[in-house]
Amino acid sequence: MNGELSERRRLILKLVIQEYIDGSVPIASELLVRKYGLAVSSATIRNELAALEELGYLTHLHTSAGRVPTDAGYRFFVENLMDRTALTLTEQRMIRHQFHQVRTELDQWIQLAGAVLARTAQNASVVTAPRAYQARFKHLELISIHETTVLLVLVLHDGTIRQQTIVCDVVRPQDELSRLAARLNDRWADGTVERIRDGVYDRDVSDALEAHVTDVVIRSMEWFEDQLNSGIHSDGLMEVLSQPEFAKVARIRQIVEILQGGRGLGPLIPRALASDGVQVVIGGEHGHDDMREYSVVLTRYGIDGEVAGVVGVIGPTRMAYPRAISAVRYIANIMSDLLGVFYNGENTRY
Amino acid sequence: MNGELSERRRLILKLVIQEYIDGSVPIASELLVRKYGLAVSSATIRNELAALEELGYLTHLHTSAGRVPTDAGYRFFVENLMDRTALTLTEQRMIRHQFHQVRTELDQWIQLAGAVLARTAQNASVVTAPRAYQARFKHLELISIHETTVLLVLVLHDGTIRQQTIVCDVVRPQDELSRLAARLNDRWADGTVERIRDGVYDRDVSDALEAHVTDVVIRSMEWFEDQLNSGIHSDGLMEVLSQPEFAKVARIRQIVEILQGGRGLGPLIPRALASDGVQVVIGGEHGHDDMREYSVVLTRYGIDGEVAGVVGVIGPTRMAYPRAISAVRYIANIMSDLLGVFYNGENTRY
DNA sequence: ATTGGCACTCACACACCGCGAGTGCCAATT
DNA sequence: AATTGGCACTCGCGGTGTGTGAGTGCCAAT
Repeated sequence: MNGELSERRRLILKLVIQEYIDGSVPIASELLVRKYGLAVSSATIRNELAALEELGYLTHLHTSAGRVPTDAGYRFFVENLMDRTALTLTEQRMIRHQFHQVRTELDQWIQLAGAVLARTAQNASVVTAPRAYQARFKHLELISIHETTVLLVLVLHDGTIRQQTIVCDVVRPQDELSRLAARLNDRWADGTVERIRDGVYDRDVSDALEAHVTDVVIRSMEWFEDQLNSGIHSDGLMEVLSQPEFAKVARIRQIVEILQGGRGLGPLIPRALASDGVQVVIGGEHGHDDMREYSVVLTRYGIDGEVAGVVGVIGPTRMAYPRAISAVRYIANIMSDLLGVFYNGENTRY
Repeated sequence: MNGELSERRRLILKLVIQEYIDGSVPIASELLVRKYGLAVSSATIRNELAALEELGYLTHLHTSAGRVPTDAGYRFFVENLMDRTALTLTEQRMIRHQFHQVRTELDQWIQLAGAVLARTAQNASVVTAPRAYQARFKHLELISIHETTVLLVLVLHDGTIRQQTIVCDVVRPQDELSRLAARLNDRWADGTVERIRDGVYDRDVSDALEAHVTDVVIRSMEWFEDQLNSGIHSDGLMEVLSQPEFAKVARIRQIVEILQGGRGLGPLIPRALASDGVQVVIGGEHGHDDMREYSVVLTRYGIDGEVAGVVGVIGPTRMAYPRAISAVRYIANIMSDLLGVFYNGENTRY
């Protein structure tokens, strides 16, 4: 909670946590002395460990077991002790390369981001698609599929695409559909759902199809705005299951439930969208009870005031925080840059 | 393998398999007599069980354990013994209702089919999107996003949509883009990728953007045809994990790997696409070694000669085959009917 | 403040039973 | 020839016991 620990205690706490993170085995005083050649004896370390335990940063399961970090310990580590490492240049290059290859295909970014994050952080990843804060109409197309069946393709200005089929009462030739589409495109250009719904643009809704299309477009756009925090993609189930905490079935079922159902994860997304920088939620700090044994590293990406999404990593509280944080930050930057091209025509750094 | 079993043996085999399917506990001779009030003693049953074991339909793990079906046993059951039940009318109604609600949203069918199948069959489900055997061009749209950035939306005649961003060398006003799109739509109407690639339609590729768009469209369509048997969606991991076989972690990792990676599942898709009726693959019958302990119930859906996809259920070999088969068949019919509307304007039965 | 020494505590692995469910087989019965 | 009761035998499973070793906590000495 405070930074008032002696230098030695800080060092010991840091070492315990680092060791525990990579070995997942309770840490003994003896091991610290041997492995790091500390200039004091294990008895001294034991005293310090007892003090750190008293302060709430460590625990042990039973008297004769090594020390294990508490949530507060991880928190202190993340805030004050952690070495802020970056990904290696080789890793960065490989990641950039992969994104470069799919740079023109909007919907593959999300999938790639998830895959890369999971592999890099050795945990599960969570990604939401970039979404505008507000739906704005960009374009629609009406395509005659078969006699009275029409395919409506709606493009919103953040690149989201929705397709719907419409069945007309009478057969409409394609050129009539195209004329209608052109008229509506013109009329609704950059319109918000409110303006379209409130009939700001309406002059002649004489035509039945036009009324129907208007209706479908409004419903689609409303649905879009409702769904802001849903549509959580996750990946890397296999990676996270390779962590030793998932040696018992009960634990596996927990994480599967969290990842598939999005339960417990849901409330974190809006928080991440609303904040700057990388958010780290450790254990049950803010969340659900189901999340007590998991940590989440999340950050927003996107273009300020225009469009945003979230990328993150989820895993057991014993997580390689430095690496997860770097990975999340790096991927978020790449996604933001790619979006920049799409949105503002900015040149990308890659 | 043959139908030459005596009536009594058939009955006993059927009872053993049914009991084992719903209890997942090895079946004892005594239990059969008691539970079904058979007119013979358990010793007689034991003789019959020994005979069925000799024939390869049953095994037991060790001397003093009850009987368990072999793959051949399940096969015989599916072919000859199974009661062909349908879903209850209530279930059918509920399922139809759910599909009715998303009937206009092509891409939600797949998700819904997966969810419904998983819940109904209490196992994992596998669904591929409906795909044309051959990509045929339907429509494209060029939408100016920002200065030199253009969004290309490509619609194929099976309703597949692909979006790509294109960066032009010079700024193109929207109406120029629309004119180009109209020209290309006209030129390529219903064209196959071969015809487009081989330049059957080309007269003036003078324009750089036009050349670029042509290129992107061709690559998209080729990619589409390559990907015929990929894009396997799966759902119901939680359902399948609730089956008792997944009491050990190793087993869970297996099924996760199969579902996420699609390994072992891949080869079954083309087979299902090529055959009529519901395919049942039991254990390692045809597949991968990884699949030895799993069964797959698959069937094709779609419109003959036009468009097709696959829906199915995957779970441990101890699967409620009658129910899985009915569910798969029912969902496939619904999907086919929905596609019928889209494709041929047929009126749906629902 | 630090340290060596030492008693004390647990989790874990391993072996050992005893029980009970279930089979396999045989001789007797119909 | 088919069926059956009887019985020995097998084996998995849950419970108990125990030894071992890693690690702590504390104290008296430095």
